[in-house]
Amino acid sequence: MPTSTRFAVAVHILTALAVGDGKPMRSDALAYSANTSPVVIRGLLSRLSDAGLTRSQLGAGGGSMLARPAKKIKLLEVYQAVEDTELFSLHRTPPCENCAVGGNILEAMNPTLMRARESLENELAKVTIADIASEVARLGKFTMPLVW
Amino acid sequence: MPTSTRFAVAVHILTALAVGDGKPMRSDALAYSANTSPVVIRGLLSRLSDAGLTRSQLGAGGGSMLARPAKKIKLLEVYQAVEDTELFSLHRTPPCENCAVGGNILEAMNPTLMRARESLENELAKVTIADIASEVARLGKFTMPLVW
DNA sequence: CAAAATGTAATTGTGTCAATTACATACTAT
DNA sequence: ATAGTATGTAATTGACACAATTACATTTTG
Repeated sequence: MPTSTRFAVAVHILTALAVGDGKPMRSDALAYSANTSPVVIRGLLSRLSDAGLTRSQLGAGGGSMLARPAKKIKLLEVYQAVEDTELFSLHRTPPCENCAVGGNILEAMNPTLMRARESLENELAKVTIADIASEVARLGKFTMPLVW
Repeated sequence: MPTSTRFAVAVHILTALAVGDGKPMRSDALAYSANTSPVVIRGLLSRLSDAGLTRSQLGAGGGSMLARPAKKIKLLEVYQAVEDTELFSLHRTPPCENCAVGGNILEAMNPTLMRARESLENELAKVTIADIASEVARLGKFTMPLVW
């Protein structure tokens, strides 16, 4: 039960904004770095902005910026901002209601699936965009802010 | 992404086998309970059998059975037996290698994604098919073994 | 040997995602 | 003001995974 690629690309976007010097970045620059199209980037930025993580500046010299310090943006927020689907998909068509197993299996599994999901989310809540950005800087042997 | 319903249905299958009296269950009976088709069930049983969780008996009076006591089957094993895709999908096309962020983002995110995945898997490893089966029996107000 | 059941290949329909095209909208800079 | 720039978003297309279905070979029971 995979996530879409949106989460990875959204983290990429936010990290790029975080390592920069705060000047707005255009969607085509982000698209180049993430190797996708500017429209896909703008679609993600739209969700991130709805979630209060970024804001955008129209017009010449415009682009997108973090709406908050990178240290205050948890990966969990990014995940929730861009992922639509439930982590665990259940039966495509509901199981037989009158069956001993079919009628109760969903309720029986639910607590376990909840715990598994929460456990994953707790890990994503421990890490911030600032953490990822400084790791990227370490691996790439550069210091922030990076002027593009 | 269209996420797979295989995990939920596989747990359903194994739970149905667990609450039964040990006699082989046919794929069409399982399909009826899970509200899907016998071919889908047999496809899942094929994976579960490869993983050593079930075995099947051909011919008249045949069907599928647990290959091990339900108490010895962890949900994690079921998950790994039937799910193909990585939990976190990365960029569809790899990010720009020469970019400061693109060249390092995957490696930078990897430890966090690993921890999140392991954390989810740990939760699934804590629960067995026997746990689910007895919860189903409790909710359905019947006692095991259930003769179909 | 006939019937029953699994095992699996091939086809089809559905849905999601991402790439693309196109255009409206809003803002900046001169 | 206005020309240019950038975002925002709708619509279309292609690719792909999943599951439902059809069909049939294989194996085993009775």
